[in-house]
Amino acid sequence: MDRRQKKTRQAVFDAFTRLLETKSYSCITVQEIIDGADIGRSTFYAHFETKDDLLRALCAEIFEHVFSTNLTREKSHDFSHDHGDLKSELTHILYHLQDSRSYIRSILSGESGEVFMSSFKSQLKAVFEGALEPYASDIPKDYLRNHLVCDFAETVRWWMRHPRYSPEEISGFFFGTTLASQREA
Amino acid sequence: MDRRQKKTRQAVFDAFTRLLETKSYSCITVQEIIDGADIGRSTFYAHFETKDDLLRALCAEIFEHVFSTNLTREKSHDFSHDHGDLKSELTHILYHLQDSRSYIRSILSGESGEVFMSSFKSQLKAVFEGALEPYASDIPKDYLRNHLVCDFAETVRWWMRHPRYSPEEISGFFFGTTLASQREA
DNA sequence: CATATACAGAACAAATTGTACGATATCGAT
DNA sequence: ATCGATATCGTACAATTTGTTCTGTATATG
Repeated sequence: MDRRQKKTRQAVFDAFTRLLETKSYSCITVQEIIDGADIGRSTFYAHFETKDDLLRALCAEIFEHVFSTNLTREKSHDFSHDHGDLKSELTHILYHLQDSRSYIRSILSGESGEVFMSSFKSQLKAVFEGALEPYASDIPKDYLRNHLVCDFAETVRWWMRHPRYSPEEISGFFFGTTLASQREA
Repeated sequence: MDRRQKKTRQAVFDAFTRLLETKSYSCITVQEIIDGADIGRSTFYAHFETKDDLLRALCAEIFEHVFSTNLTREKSHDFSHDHGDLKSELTHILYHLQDSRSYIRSILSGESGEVFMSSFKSQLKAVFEGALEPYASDIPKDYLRNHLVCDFAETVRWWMRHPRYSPEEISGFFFGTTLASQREA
């Protein structure tokens, strides 16, 4: 990718996240982002179709970072979801999220939170897929998957509002209340 | 309240929910709502400040209906949250929500879902307040409250996407996976 | 009936959006 | 270093949407 493109793209992301820390998503205009990024109007539209498109791109960028270097690939064995490692993997994700906390918190407090959470949950599905096996009951598997994914996602959202806790503590809260903990008992 | 006001307000709600079944919230313009309700432009703005305001008012109306005639008041005793009745109360809420499923589903599938869920969770807090007592642990009470509330709210959201289940079944799924069920075991 | 008020409908300014264009600057490759 | 490709700039533009204001009319309430 062209240096200019990368530079512009990053300038837009920076201006956008900077704005998100001062005002809510719906109150931000495209022009404000353009001014903040110090680029031409047509340049913005050459990169993103709309403000929503930008938000989705930002979320994709965040999660690419959060989910790319996960434990699954870092470990020597390649059991895609070793049960004992689920907690480590989730804690790892929490560490990554902690880095971007300042503007993730902003994204989550408003209408833009829906886009973030939706993208987050979509990625989380794969992480929890292996954790579903132990539960054989009359409860639909799709419900269980949704339950675990939403549970963790909402835990993260809660964490962003209560940043005094460490990733390990948050991970502990999650496993201390979720169904997933029953397997280990 | 003036008959004319009630009539206009209802016409707006009807037009709005009707539109929500065909297109997403952000794609709906105020003018479309006005045309659908067959009222004058100034009349709309005499009732609602903005489209967001209308959405909030609609959610408030829905939940007023859903939470107003709950079991807590219908029962003879007034223990605000008798534990054994929690399941009945939640099932009761599900029955109410089932009635408005057609457009609640629409509200939930889009950016407007955030407003709905936020309002819903706010109301649910009171319902679960009594269920927190049994858990004395190192997990913050606020996390537990949030956990239960989000869990049930997300259960409802899932239900709206999988309407083939009855309120009793959904209630069963919820108690079958949530921490709240451990108390009864 | 009489007064207050809600409504209709049009007209209005303002803000925002997304596109089009030619000129300029920068990139990547030879 | 040069050259073709292309990203950017900046302005202008049409179109849409928003929220307000106004006057005359219709309806409710007492």
